[in-house]
Amino acid sequence: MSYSFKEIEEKWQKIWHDKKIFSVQPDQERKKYYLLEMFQYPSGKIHMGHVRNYTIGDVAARFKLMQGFQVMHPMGFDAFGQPAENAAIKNNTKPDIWTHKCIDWMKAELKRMGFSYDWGREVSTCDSDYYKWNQWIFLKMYERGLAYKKGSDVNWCSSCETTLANEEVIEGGCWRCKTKVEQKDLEQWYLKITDYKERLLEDLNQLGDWPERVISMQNNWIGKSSGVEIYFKLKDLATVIPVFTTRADTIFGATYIVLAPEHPQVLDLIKGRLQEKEALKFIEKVSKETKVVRTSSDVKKEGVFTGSYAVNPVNNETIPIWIADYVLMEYGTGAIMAVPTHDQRDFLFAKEHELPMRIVIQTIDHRPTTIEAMIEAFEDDGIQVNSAQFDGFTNQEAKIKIAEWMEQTKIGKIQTHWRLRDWLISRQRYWGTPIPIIYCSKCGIVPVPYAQLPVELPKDAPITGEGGSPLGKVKEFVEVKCPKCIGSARRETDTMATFFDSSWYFLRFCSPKLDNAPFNVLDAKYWMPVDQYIGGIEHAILHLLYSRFFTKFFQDLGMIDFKEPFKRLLTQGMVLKDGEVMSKSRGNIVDPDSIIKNYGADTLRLFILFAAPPETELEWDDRGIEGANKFLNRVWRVQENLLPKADDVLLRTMHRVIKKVSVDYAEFKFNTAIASLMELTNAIYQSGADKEVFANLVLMISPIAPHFAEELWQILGNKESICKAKWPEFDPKMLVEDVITIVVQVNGKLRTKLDVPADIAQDKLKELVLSEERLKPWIEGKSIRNFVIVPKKLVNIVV
RNA sequence: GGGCAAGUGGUGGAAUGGCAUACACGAAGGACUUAAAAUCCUUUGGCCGUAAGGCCGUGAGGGUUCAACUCCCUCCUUGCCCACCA
Repeated sequence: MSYSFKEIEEKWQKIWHDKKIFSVQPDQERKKYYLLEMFQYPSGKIHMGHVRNYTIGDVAARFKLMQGFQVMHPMGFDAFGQPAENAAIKNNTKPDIWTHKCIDWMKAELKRMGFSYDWGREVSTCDSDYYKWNQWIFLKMYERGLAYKKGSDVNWCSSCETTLANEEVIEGGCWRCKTKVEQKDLEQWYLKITDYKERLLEDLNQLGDWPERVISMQNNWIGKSSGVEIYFKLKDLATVIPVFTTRADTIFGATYIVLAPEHPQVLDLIKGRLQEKEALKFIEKVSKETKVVRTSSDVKKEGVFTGSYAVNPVNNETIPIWIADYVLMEYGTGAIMAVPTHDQRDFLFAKEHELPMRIVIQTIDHRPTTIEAMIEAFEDDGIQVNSAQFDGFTNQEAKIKIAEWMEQTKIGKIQTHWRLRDWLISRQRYWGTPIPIIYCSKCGIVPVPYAQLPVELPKDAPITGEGGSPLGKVKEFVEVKCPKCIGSARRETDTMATFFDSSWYFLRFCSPKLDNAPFNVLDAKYWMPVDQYIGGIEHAILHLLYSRFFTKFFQDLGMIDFKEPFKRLLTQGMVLKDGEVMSKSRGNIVDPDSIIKNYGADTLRLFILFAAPPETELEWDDRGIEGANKFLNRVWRVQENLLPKADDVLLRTMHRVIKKVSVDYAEFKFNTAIASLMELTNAIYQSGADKEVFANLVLMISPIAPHFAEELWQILGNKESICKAKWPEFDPKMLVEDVITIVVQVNGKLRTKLDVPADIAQDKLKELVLSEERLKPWIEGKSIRNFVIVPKKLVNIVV
């Protein structure tokens, strides 16, 4: 007989909802625990990835609740974004209506999973109560010069008809649709995240409980590199070309310099030279290439001579100036010193164009190398040669000495360069937060006054998918009076990137209904930072970097007093089917709803936690689902045969399991926690359980299979919800064994095991071991060289 | 090209210096049943052996150690991130 999951799950979901079991308010007397899973985009259906993410979080939240914490576990919807526009066109409806319908569907699905959310805190970013505060934050940033508008080359996705942030360009394509990203010259709004680069880098040190690879990915993205900016004088002009290098140790080997084709000084350098025509043609050609083509490393490096010469400041050598496509204007100074002997790109370029080379670093053993013998650049560490007073130093020493020397002699300047760029937030789309800016022909850029917020998104803009900001077509929206001069003016028609919305929602959850500020300072003081954040690795840079930036901004506004928003981060692995990511296009989706229907939410929750540890990829297995269901039924049957008193062996097992499960839950090792619960259940099947043992088993299962446990809890005669029952404690006395098993090894190989009293003296143990009959063949007639005793565990005889 | 992570039975996985393969799936056998399902019990890394037992075994090779899946070095494979970044 199996338990009737359908009835039980519906029953308890209703009771939890009616009694507002998971509703929570700050309580200064109790310790808080803020558990947050990344909120979701309301696509209409939850998939297994959501189920996994939210189940992991739910078990942790329920566990903490039973341990007496004041647990905040909220959920909301990241509801703005382009898919709603596309869906609206396809289904002939409006993004607003579509999105709200999707939210309702998804909420119903989440409720069927039995998640312990405080639905009283729900927020949707597409509601004006929420996006009003996006606009407020934007204006605060504008006031501080952190939001600014500039014209420049931007990433453009022709399929999505909008601009993209650097973080949204993945392998040269749009993160959403993979369309190759083009470059376009546009006036756009940016956030000055680069003002925070040092802090964003520095404070990564505080994130000890984040996965190391997320830290290193952010590190990489911020991309700090230290080096020297070196000033190369032109041979016959009074100007100077600055170049940036991280390899100051190779300066004596710099035999030419190379500028990016779009470098502002290039036109002056080629003017009137023989090479002018050819150079102009080359610049023209490169300008037409997309960034993707130009930066793919397998393309041959092309370039032309400018006809001009510079002087290497360390040895006064005259060296030619080239332009080449492999030098990029947006990094460093847009110009490099080329050291073909010690940089592979320069090496290839020099070979191609027959440019001079000089070796300035040799291998540690001073093995001579000739330029003729070189088939590739020597990029490893070594000893300086041909470097004047720096000869003989290791190149690492020389790097520092040369940099200092150049700074003293004003040849160069020690500098740091960063990869991180400002964040482009303008999107030429409808379904997003309107940027609260007005353009007046007299007054210029005028921010919308705070009192006029929110700038409401019109509900009925014409969405055709044909490009151009749809808001531009809504006359009533665009045409406004200038707040300064009351003259006629025009609204900004771009909306904000949706990553703006999700960069601070965790703060909004602290005071979701507040109408005079984005969040209440005292509420945030109580709840923040998030104790445990859970989400997918795909946000390792984008969302997590932006959220860290916003948090630091709020800190600067004096609204919060901590540096980092998420204390601990867990990135859950993906759910696979047949070794591939579940996706619509692959047609290998397993629908959570059908599993709930056939086996119940508790079974689904149990399976998804048991099949793999949270961080690793999880291979979907239909038979595993049945196994999980079987286990619940096995536990269910225990209640039918409870004994008046359990035996001592079982009690010991129970205490051991309580200890193990408590530790495992705290460390998110749900798969081994479940294994222990199975062991306890198997032990119960061997000897029979009494009410106390069974109650503890039910309590420990409850975070994973809450409806199931709640029902059994009630059958056991409890009146209160198991959700708020006290987590069982183990008795350390019950873990102490009188007799222990000692492993006996000879030369590190297991030979036998001995049961001995736990408090046996070492010499007594030795005596016992040596008299053991079964060891005779291994030790007889051999001299014992060593006798290692690991207390209470093992002895190893070395012969 | 650089960085990081991983590699364990037929399968998912456990063990982070001390009994390799916990727990589960699958498979085989048994009990119950007219039969099946469900349930319960037993066996289940490979090789040799009737057995007792032995030998081998955590991607490959080397090292440290009384003892290595675990630590160190070299290599292979897979996955992820970054990348003409100067």
